[in-house]
Amino acid sequence: MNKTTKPMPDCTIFLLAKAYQRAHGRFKEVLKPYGLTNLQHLVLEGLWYESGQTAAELGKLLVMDKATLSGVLDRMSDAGWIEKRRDPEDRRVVRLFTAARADDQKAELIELRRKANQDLLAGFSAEEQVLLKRMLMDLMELGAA
Amino acid sequence: MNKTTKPMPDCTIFLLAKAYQRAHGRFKEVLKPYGLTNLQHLVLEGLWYESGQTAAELGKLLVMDKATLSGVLDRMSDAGWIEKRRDPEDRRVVRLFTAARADDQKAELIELRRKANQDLLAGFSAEEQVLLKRMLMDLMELGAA
DNA sequence: CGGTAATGGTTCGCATACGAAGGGAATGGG
DNA sequence: CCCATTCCCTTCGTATGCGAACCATTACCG
Repeated sequence: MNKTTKPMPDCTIFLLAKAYQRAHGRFKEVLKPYGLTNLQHLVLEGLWYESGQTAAELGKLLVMDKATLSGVLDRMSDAGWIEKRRDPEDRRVVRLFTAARADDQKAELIELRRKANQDLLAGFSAEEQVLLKRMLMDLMELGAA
Repeated sequence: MNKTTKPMPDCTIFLLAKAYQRAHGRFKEVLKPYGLTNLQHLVLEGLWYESGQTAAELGKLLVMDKATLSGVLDRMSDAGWIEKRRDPEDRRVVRLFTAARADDQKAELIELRRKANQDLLAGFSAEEQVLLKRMLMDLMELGAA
């Protein structure tokens, strides 16, 4: 197991992409038996955090383009995870609610993410974990508002 | 500067995704005038690192699925960035070479990534930069080999 | 009040991503 | 020497991800 092909060592963008891909891929496997994708799971957590959000609000919370969210919400609605209801006050707005299928497994699903994060960070000291989170938050807010 | 909508604070997977998305998005803008995508730029750097690689070798170097690479390489070949040549020794193999269009801008393109990484990490101390890279490498190698 | 701007969603197009299946070519065992 | 296996790549299907164009609705402004 020599390192004959050192993978683009000094490119942080590359490292970020691959670290993300690995974490994402691992959680994806965890979620597969539940029939949820990572993003769909994130949507549920967002709605448990605050129910009845509009698609725009949820998109802001999850830092996600509304165009991307639109398709995700459709699939989740079709699969019975969430409900989309037009707001009678403002008929442009769609308000989002978790459905029974999701609420029934709420505790289990939330535990999944907690566990996945714990596993991900298991190799780091508490100080490193805090620092990593801070640095990632700094990176993700670069140039944001 | 209120934090009315704290975005899923304790999920490192989420932070990783968003940090990656932002870094990726910024570099994407930088590359747009050149008509290259991030992955395409990465392919060029991989081939400058070692010319004549097979698609499988390049995929390993870039930690990328060959299925994804296949389409990317097609588009880059069509656009004149690279050349695909069947290996006469083993006709299953496609060997990849940069084309003139890429080599003519090699120095400039490499400088782009150097600059993007520097900008990305500008807010961190040297120690933090080293630590961040180490942690990202640890994360990306979790469960690998 | 009417025209215009702004807002919320959807749709489309393109580019990743990756699992899975498939086709063509080389290799090894019998 | 042939077949099974293996290897490399492509194709297909699904799911992001986001810019841009669009519709519907609401807000604003004179």
